[in-house]
Amino acid sequence: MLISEPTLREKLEENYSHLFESKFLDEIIKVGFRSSIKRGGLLIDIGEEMTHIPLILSGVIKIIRKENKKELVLYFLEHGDTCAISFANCINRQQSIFKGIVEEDVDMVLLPVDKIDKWLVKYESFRHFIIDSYHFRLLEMVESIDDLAFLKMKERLLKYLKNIANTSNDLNLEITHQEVATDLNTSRVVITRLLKELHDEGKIYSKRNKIEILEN
DNA sequence: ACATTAAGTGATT
DNA sequence: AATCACTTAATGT
Repeated sequence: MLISEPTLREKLEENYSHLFESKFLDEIIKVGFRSSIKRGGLLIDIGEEMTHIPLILSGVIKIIRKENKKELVLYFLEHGDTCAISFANCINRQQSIFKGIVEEDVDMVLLPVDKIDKWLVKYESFRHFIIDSYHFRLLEMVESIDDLAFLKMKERLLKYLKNIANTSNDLNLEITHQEVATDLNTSRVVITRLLKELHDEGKIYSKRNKIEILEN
C-alpha cells in the first residue's frame, strides 16, 4: 500500500491528531510504512526482534503471554494505540516478551526504530505519547494480575467477553469455547459449563461458534 | 453418507 | 476448577 494514499493522512488525523502536531504527522507520513495484517495474522512473536513501532489505525491486536505451550491473553490494542513494549525492544534491540495476534484486520503505520530516538527529543507530544502508553499498559497489566488473583473463572470469563465486545464494537462474538479457554488458560470443559450458566442467567446467549452479550 | 469439529455432561480428583 | 471419558449436535466434503 502506498504511503501517499490520501486516506493515510485522514486516518492518522482521525486517531492521532489530538496527540501529534501536523508537522510531526508530516514526518510520520514521510518515513512510515503503511501495513496491514489480516485476522489471525501474527504481528510479533515471543523472542522475535522488533524493527518498527506500530501506530494502529484500525483493527484489534490481541496481546498474549506464553509459557511452555500455555497462553494467557493480557489485553487488546486498537486504533490510536501502539505497542508500548516495542519501544524498549526497538531501542535496545531486545526480544519481545509478548505475542501479538491480529484479532480483527489491522491497518497500521510502522515507524522505523532509527527515527524514534530523534523524535523523542524533537517532539514533546511524542514523548508524552510514549510515556502515557507505558503507563496505560502498566495499569492494564495490573488489572490482569488482579483478575487472575481475585476473580473467579466465571467473572474472568464474563469480563473477557465484554472486553472483546467493547474493543470490537460488536456484542456478537464469533468464537469457540476452545478459543476462549485458550485465551484464559483454562480447559474447554470449564468454559462450556460456565457459558451455560451465564446463558441460563440471561447474561449471554450462546450457540455453536457464537456468543452474544446480553447485558452491560 | 461419512468424517470432522464443536459443544454438553456425569463422574472423579 | 481441572481432567477423563464419552455422547450428542452441527458442519463440511
